Formats: sequence, C-alpha cells, structure tokens
Amino acid sequence: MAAMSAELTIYDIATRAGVGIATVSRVLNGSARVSSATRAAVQQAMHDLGFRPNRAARRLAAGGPNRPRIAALLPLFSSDFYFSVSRPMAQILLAEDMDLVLFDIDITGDEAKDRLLDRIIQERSCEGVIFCSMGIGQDRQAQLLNLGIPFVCVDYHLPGAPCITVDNVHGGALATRHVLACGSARPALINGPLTGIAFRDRLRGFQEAAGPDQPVITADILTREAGAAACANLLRRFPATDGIVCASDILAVGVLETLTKQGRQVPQDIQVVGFDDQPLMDFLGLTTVRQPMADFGAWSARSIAALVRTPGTTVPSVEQPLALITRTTTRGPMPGEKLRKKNRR
Amino acid sequence: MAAMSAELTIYDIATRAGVGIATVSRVLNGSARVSSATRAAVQQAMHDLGFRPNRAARRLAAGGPNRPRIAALLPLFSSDFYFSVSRPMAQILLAEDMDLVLFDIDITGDEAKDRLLDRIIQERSCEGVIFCSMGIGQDRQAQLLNLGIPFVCVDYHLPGAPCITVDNVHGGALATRHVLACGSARPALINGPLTGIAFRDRLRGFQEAAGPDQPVITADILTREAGAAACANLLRRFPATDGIVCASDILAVGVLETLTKQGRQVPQDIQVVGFDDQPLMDFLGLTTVRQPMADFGAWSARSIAALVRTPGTTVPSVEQPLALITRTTTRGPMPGEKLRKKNRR
DNA sequence: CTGTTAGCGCATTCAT
DNA sequence: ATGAATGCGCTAACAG
Repeated sequence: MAAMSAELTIYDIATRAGVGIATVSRVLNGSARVSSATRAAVQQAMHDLGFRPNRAARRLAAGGPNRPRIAALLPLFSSDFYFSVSRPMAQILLAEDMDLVLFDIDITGDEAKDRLLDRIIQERSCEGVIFCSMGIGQDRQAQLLNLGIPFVCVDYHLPGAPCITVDNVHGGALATRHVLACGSARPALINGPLTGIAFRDRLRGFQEAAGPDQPVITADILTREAGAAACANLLRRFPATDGIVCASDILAVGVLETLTKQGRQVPQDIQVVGFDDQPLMDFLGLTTVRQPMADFGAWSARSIAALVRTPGTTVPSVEQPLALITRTTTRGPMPGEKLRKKNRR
Repeated sequence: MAAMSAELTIYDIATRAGVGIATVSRVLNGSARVSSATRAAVQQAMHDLGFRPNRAARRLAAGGPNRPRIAALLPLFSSDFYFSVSRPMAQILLAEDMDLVLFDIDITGDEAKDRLLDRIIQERSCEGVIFCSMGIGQDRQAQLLNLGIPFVCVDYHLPGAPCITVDNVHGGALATRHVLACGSARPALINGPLTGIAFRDRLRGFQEAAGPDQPVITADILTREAGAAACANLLRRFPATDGIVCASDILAVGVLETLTKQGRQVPQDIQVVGFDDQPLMDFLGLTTVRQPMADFGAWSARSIAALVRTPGTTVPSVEQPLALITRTTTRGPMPGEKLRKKNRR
C-alpha cells in the first residue's frame, strides 16, 4: 500500500506493471484472457498505487443505459414521516425505471443542505430533484431552471414551482379547536423547530384558534426526549395547562410519557393532540391530524418522472386536505361523547 | 415533441439547430455566452428530439471527483428495523465522503433482487456493496470477488465474507425460555417469512426451548395486520395458548391488537414477546429481544469504507449479543415479580 | 457570441 | 495472451 489520491489512471497502472492498458482493463473487468502471472502483477500494481477506476469513464466507455436519476432531499431520519413519504416514492420511481437517491439533510443546518445541493448541481448527478419540507433560495431556483433540471416540492409551498402541500395553519387550528371544543380552557402548543415553515404555520394556526397569549414551547428537534422535556418545562411554568397540541406525533409521545410520569390523566386532566398520524399512533390511541404522506410520495414521484420524461410538462400544484383523527387522548366533543369509533385506520 | 429514445447526442442537437456542439454544450450548462435567439433554437431542438444528455459523459468531461459509491441492498420498507440500521450507515458514509445508495429489495422475490444486483454489477455503479438480511449465491460471490468489488453482510452469515450477525437461534430460545420461566405452559410462535434465514433460526430456537410440538404460525409479511391475523388464527386453533413469541415487534403489535379485541389480558392470561426492540416498543411496554441495529449500520459502513479505501483489508466477522428486554407484556420470573424497571431504554 | 479541436478515463476492436 | 489504436458523449480551452 502506498501513494494516495491524485487521480490515477489505467495508464499509470499499465506502466507500473509493465503491460498495456488493455491488459489492465481486462483484469479490471475480470476477463479470463489474462495469464494469472500478469494478472497478479497488475493487481499488485493497482494495490500498490491505490488505484480506483473512474466510474464515469467506465460507464461511458461501456455504453450502458443512461437511466434518469432522481435526487430526493429530505430530513429522512428526523421522523418516521419521511419514511412513509419515501416508500411510495421509491416504488413508483422503480416502476418508472428511474433511480432514486435519498439524501438525508439536516433540517437544523441550512448550510450543509446548500452544499449538498451545490454538489448535486455541480456534479450533474441527477436529472430531477424532489425537495421535501424545505425551500430553496431564488438563486437556486433560477440555477436549476437555467440548467433545465426540474424539481418539485413536497410539504413546502415554493411559489412558481410544482408543489404538494397541506394547509398547516388550518391543521394547527384544527387540532387546537378540537381541544378547545372538548373542554380545554388553557391550551398550549409544543412546537417543532421554527426553521421548518410547517411549524411556523402550525403555530399560526394554534394562535388563531387559541389566541395569542397561550403558552408555546418550541422543541428544537423531533424526538420523544425533546417532547418529554418540553412537556415538563411547560407543566412547570404553566401548571394549569389542560390541553396540549403537539406539532408532531413523536413529540406527543414524549409528552404522554411525561404526563404519565407526573400522574396526569389523559384525557381527563389534560388532552393531547399530535400531528402526522405516523404508524402506530392509532395503536397508541393518539388523537392527531393526519397528513397525506403516501400522497406526498406518490405525487412527487409521478410529477418528477413526467417532468424528466418530457421537459416543459406543466404540473399543477396541489393542496391535500388534512384530517383530524379523534382517538382517546382527547375527550369527545362536549355534547355527546363518541370516541373510539373507526379510529383504527 | 417527437422522436423517442435511440441515444441522441449533442451532435444531433447541433445539426438540428444549425449550430456547433459547443453552443449546445453551452446552453446545456447555462452559460451566459449565448444569444437568447440561438439558445431558444437549441432548446427547441432538444425538446423536439427529446434529448437527454449522458450523465457519465458529462462527468467524465467535467472531471469532477470520483467519489466512491456504496450500494446497500435491504428490504428497507419491510420494517422499521432497517430504518434504524440505515441511519448510522448513512451518517458514517457521509463522514467518509462516500455516497450511499439505498436499494429497497423485496424479500419475497429472489428474482428481482438478483436482477438488481446484476444491474449494479453490469453498470459498475458502485465500488462496494452492503447486503442486509440476505445472502447471495456462490456465483455472485465469485463474480464480485473477481471484479474486486468488496461487500459485507449484515444480519446474515455468509461464509467467507465479512459479516455482522446475531445468534437468532439463541434469540428465539431466549424469548421462549423467558415466557416459559414466567409461567406459560403452552407457548406458541408467530414467525416471519421463512425465506429469511433469521426467521428459520428463531424457529429453531423456539423449538429448542419449547420442544418440537408447540404451535407455530408463519406470517408471510411483517405487518400488524399479518400479526393480528396470525394471532386470530392461532387462538382459533389453539385456544389454550398462554404465551406468544413473535419473531418481530411489528407482528407482536398486531398480536396485541387481536388479544385486546378478544378480551385476553396481557400478561395475565397470555404473555407476549417481540423481537427487535424497534422504536416505540418501550413505550408500548413490549418485552422483546433487542437487536443491535445501530451496530449493524455502523459496522457495515465502517467496514465497507475500509475495504473500498484499501482493498485487501481484512475485516473480521463479528457476532453481536442479543439481549432480552423485559417489560410489561410478560410476567416477571416466577419467584419475585419485578417488572418495569429500567425498561424504558 | 460561436465553431474547432483536444482530451476526460476507460472498453474494445483489431492486430500481433 | 497482449498491445496499439479508436471512440464513447461531452466540456473546455482556444480561435475567430
């Protein structure tokens, strides 16, 4: 083992091994038409120099198919939400005979996202992009437009671009009004990081419904731990809270943990509402606002496929409805109680 | 819009638009040094002919970095298990400055998997492969070896290859013995598809501990619905069952649903044990066998990175321990009950 | 602003 | 079995 980096080519290997480049190419491709002696020599040379063939060159020379590649940028591991979104996305793109490359981006750091996007564009590594829960600057949009790289947005309203969204303001209000209607007098919101516009919108919805003076705690990450901590914090500062709207199911689970630990009865003492309706939430009985995750994935895949196939296609933006799914962490509407119906999706 | 397929090149576009290839290249790259007139003409030509530039050629000519690409083949959407595995995998590979491409493979269909693998090899689209929960034939191994494409196996013991595994036989026995020790006299197993060796092993473990004559139901897919159905089936045929070992947490959740629906008390009437310790299982209080998912992901990423960086590196296989996490779906060991301790991970 | 000319790194004929 | 030559489709200097 030896020399590092500095793009080596098969010429270097050929020289080092004292053979022609064709021979190097042969061992590279596992051809049988090479004496085991020279093969060993070549492999030795490759190993010594630390050679790694250039993928692009190989593919160009080999002349394989030029399958379209779609990049999806999303905070994949930040929540099961994205898992549910990318599933149909992957399936549809597979059927479309296009490659899907998932790029996990960190919501909190805008910079990393931008560098990644830059890389994708610079390296021309894909012919279409799906942005999930994130916007891009005007400059970026212009750049992509200029380069003819189509893109669609999921869960984010980017003016002028094909988007699939939900009305998060309405969603926040929906959850809040439900809690109110079911008897909570002092509702509070446990929100997600305000770097996400969805969370800013849910906050607005909450305030529209509950008024501007109700407690709001912002978790800077979507985890149970964060939800639990936020809840403890909330209860300490506002002990009278009797209804908690959570901007994410996972936060709600953390909230439930703290509530249980502190001996508060749900929904008798305090009601809880989540957001997303992620898998298992029905099992937990969490009242929540259901997002059309499958639609997000399917629509984005189909749209980007169409745009890549035939540039110039017009893809109209769509707004999907949000639905409140009432389960057992909220009391029924004041008049007649009628919980646990067809809650189990 | 018109002509289809048949690899077009910028020469075709240049001809059609009556310009030189450099100009075509310019509009392709969004250069400003093109009169809007010719630009329009070129774009028109590209659109008419349905031209899509060759990615490999662009990258080769542009001379970007030749970043190593790792392919991970796994039944990504079959269970949250893989979500937990791929998370650290993605993070580590990102830090290693390597690209990770996740390929979702269908456990049930061996053929699709093989075609995909073939494609990856033929197209030389990656310099390293991670196989999760799946084996590959001798021929494939030889092929990869011959081409010098390193690979590692996760959750699957492939002789001669670097693997990270757990002892599923032991795991199955562990869960079963616990149920037995806690007083179940008639245990049953609800297993996953036998196409997965892990499930065959867990079956063996179950039978080692419970004897060969206890009921076994095989779900052919890992979903709550399948678990619920399997449980209903089990109870119909073996009403006296008082302990259910599930080969997957998600199946266990389905089992719990059915049990609740049928009014059986857990763990009083019947005990339930899962397998994996997926996210939220602690919240549900499910006793389960914890798998080292994070280790799976981290080890595989680090190993494949090392193998790609310096071919010939020796990566020893490792076997990780499996741990029984007792929670509230099983009764404590017969002598002194002592549930709910530091169960919440 | 636009066309001509060289390569990019490798796979592949062909000869030998 | 092995080497020399040709081209994959495109970008990037250069000339005009």
